[in-house]
Amino acid sequence: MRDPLPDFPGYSLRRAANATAAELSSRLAELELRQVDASLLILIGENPDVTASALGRQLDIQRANMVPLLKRLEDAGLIDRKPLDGKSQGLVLTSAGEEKCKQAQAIIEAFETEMLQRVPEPHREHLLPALYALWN
Amino acid sequence: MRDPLPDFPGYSLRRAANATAAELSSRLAELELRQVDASLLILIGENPDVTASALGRQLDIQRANMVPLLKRLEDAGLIDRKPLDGKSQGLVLTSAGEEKCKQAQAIIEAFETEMLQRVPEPHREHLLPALYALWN
DNA sequence: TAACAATTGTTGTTGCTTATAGCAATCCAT
DNA sequence: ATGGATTGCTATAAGCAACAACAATTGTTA
Repeated sequence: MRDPLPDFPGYSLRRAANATAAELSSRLAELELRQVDASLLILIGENPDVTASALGRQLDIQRANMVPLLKRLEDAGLIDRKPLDGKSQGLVLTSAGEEKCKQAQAIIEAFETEMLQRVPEPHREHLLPALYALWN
Repeated sequence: MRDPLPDFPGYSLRRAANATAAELSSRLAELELRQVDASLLILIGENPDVTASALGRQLDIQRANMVPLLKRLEDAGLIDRKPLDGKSQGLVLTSAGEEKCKQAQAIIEAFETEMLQRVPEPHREHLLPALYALWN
């Protein structure tokens, strides 16, 4: 079939993102985590006592949508909340959460390495800076 | 906030795809088209009498999910169906569909050009081949 | 040619994700 | 001290894709 779409960088960007996201998701599923979950665990691990709204701003997730996400993680015993003041609550990893986070990071790093291997050598080092420029 | 995520190519890939998709979507909205719609119009334009299942295979969209997509385009008077044999039907652009398709292509090409401009010169030419390798 | 397998278009359902609006409580700055 | 902003939350709606199932038709091969 004649298909001019792959010649559009934007189209290839979407397809590449879909393909890699599907692969990573299936690997994270073994930890019963989704990509968002892993992102949240990593950010909370790096920033103890971060608030839900700050996380949302960082990940471009609206406040309202953070609620069910964090509830899942809390119900799974991966994070804890402790009140910082009357209205804000700090988020921290539980010990189970730290363990999961480590495992997730291992999976993600292995995945990223494999992914980069798929990119032909001369283009490889240009991928990250090129992508970064597109959303910053 | 400490945020190691942007250093992961996979994460930057997802963020870049989201950011660019949002931008392109808002531009296509002026034609009352979504990205899928535009993709379908372009493919049908290039391949008259293509079937719904062939389109789905090309775009990695399941047969079942093609139904509402094509129905929208048909209801909008952009495509026509004609039976090829007892069960298959060929899809073609109506004249209105061809007009829309041209407009969409203009918007997309302008968008792609602007998008590439955002990528610093030394990385630019590597973007498409790098992305292509990730989903093929 | 008769039986079996694969394909096509479709329906209906489900779950996931995001958008949106609104609300009460609290914090902060003038 | 008051008004505006922020935080966490509820509830709702919409869009999108996955999945299973089905009837009709086509093709393959024994």
